[in-house]
Amino acid sequence: MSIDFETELNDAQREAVQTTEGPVLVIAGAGSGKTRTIVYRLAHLVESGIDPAQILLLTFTKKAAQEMLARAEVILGRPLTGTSGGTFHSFAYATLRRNAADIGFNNGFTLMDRADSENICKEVKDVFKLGKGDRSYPRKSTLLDMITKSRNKELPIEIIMEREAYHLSPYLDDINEISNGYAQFKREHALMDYDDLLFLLDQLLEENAPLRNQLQTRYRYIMVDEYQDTNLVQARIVKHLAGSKGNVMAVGDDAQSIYAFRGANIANILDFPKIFEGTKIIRLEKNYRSVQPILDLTNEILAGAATKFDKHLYSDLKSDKLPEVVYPLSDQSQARLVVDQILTLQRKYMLHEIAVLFRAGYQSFPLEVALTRIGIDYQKFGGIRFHEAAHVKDVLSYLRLVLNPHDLLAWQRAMDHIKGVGPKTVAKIYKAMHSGDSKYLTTITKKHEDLRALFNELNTLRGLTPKPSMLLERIMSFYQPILIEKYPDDYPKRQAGLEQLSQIAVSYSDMEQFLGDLSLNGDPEDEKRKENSVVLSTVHSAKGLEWKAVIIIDLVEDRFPSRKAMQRAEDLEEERRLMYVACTRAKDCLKLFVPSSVYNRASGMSDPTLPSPFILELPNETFERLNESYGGGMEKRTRPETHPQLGTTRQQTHTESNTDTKNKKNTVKLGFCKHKIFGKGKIIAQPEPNKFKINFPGFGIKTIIGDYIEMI
DNA sequence: CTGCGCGCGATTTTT
DNA sequence: TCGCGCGCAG
Repeated sequence: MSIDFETELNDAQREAVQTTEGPVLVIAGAGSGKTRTIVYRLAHLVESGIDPAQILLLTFTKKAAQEMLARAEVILGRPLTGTSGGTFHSFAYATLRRNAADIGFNNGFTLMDRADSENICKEVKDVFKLGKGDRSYPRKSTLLDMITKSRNKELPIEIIMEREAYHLSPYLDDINEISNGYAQFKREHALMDYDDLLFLLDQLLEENAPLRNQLQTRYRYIMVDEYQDTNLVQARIVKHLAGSKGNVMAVGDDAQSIYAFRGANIANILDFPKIFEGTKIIRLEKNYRSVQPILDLTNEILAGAATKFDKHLYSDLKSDKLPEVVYPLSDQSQARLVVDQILTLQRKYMLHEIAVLFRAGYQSFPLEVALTRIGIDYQKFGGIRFHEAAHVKDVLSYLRLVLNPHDLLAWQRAMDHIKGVGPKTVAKIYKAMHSGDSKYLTTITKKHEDLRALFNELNTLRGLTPKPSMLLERIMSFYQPILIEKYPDDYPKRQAGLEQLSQIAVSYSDMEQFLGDLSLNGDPEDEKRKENSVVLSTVHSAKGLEWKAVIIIDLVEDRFPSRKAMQRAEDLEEERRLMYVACTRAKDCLKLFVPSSVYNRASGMSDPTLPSPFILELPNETFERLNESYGGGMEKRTRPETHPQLGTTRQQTHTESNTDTKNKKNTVKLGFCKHKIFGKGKIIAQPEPNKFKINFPGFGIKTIIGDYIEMI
């Protein structure tokens, strides 16, 4: 049975699928069948006789990789044995683990999560005696933010600070010092953070030519999804893996770049044809996801961008229903109205075909309460993660100690429940263990009975077969009394969580893999998409997914766009792309909620809001407006009124970020140019010495750095 | 040194 | 409202 590529794919998709040799860049608009293209390409490769083990698929989430592999297997009608698929981080983790000794980790290493990293920052700060008594000293999370941002963007901390945290400049020297101390601490304790995975893999591939060659031979076909969200080190890794004339396909959409805060570099996708000579560029422009009225609205969102990421998606899917903009009186009544909407939509769609999206995790709290009260099940993406829960970390700390006795953080956690033992004593014990000072250890274990019990338990664990499920079972009974003592209010719930952990452990035979997956994959509950529950998700976590009906809440100034993202013009641009990503998730039905007031934690009162600029910009004919009447119902405005405060508010709030209008004055230069990805275009402005605004037919107006264009 | 209580400040997004 | 960090008492 052969696959019918003729009828299943459009011309551009088919070209992407069948161009297997040499570098390929696929520019794929939202909903243009990007996943479909990757899936069919996988199938095509295997069908034409390629060994599935020679294929590497790098995606942004583990979920995306699994979904693509599974779909390819369905099309093929047989399993894809040996194909590597996953995130950059998980691929890096697996590769580094196999070659740990080559990068100076002779006894393996432990992967830390965010909380671990923050605690080390604090530890280093204390050891260096920095910021004692300074009330306004940066918090540990801020310290780590600066450090990790500097690494991801590969710029000195000073530059990062100049650009986005000018108020911290008095602490620059301190933060640099802490940054160095942090790096040293990790080395000394065989620890890695998320950034290390990428940088050490890059280093390993750079230095170890035999390994690099081996991997280049093994992965003859590489596909990278969401290429616009890769950062510099990820791009280098791809280059190393592909080699100079490798068969590598990058897929992405510049309009959906929403990870700049993590160092995502739009230049990667623009540079791709430069780095890989002879790159074939394929554009997917037809949208298969959303009905035309939704696309009309999302096109308007992009049209307002200063950089005009104007894709003008079109669709054959018709609908006579416009997207709705709903104005509830408050965020409380917003929650109630959203629940009403869900109940109505439920007549037409399954619950899991409906999603509520928001900018930040906490924004769904009122809705979660309302859903629970009425008995609608929901599944939340992008909140507190399962493995970050304190009791799970407690239990995992024992496992970590079995694996890596140098893991100071795990020691601190494991000894936390012992009365009379604090950080200082832990440090002493740790030091004694590693210098072989058994005398101190004997004294201290005599003093604390619980400590002796802990040491005995760990010794026993080390003697057992290192199978996650077996060790966990023992740990759970040891931990049981500690759990009850530590969390008297809700230990049954936590106990249930731990049992879930045991369940997951059963499918693992390898300890390091188990611990690594837990840190890299987030909530294992997320893996299974529950059948009968509404999806609540941050926009970031919703990326790449789609639903029949999408509701976006809290579309007000300071929430979406986030208040934190209003410092610089580029920040607002990223918020706009985020809004674009959110709206393009919807297939049939899109509802935008703009509460007139929101609860303010600081004052404990409701504050009036201003609608999000992204809502104010929308032309009236692209949506239908509904107000909450004071009786609590919904009121249709037959003649759409102009938005409140349109114009004045916008001018006040965004004058500085609106570089667009300012630059119109100096529109002087005209001419034509050529761009590797967008083709021929007309130059319409030069906002900065090395930046041009160019109108590309079919792509709209874009701002491009001079290096990427060729004058004609 | 540890454990507790008080007061202040903060609140994005993820691997 | 909550969590963090500091200061104080045992």
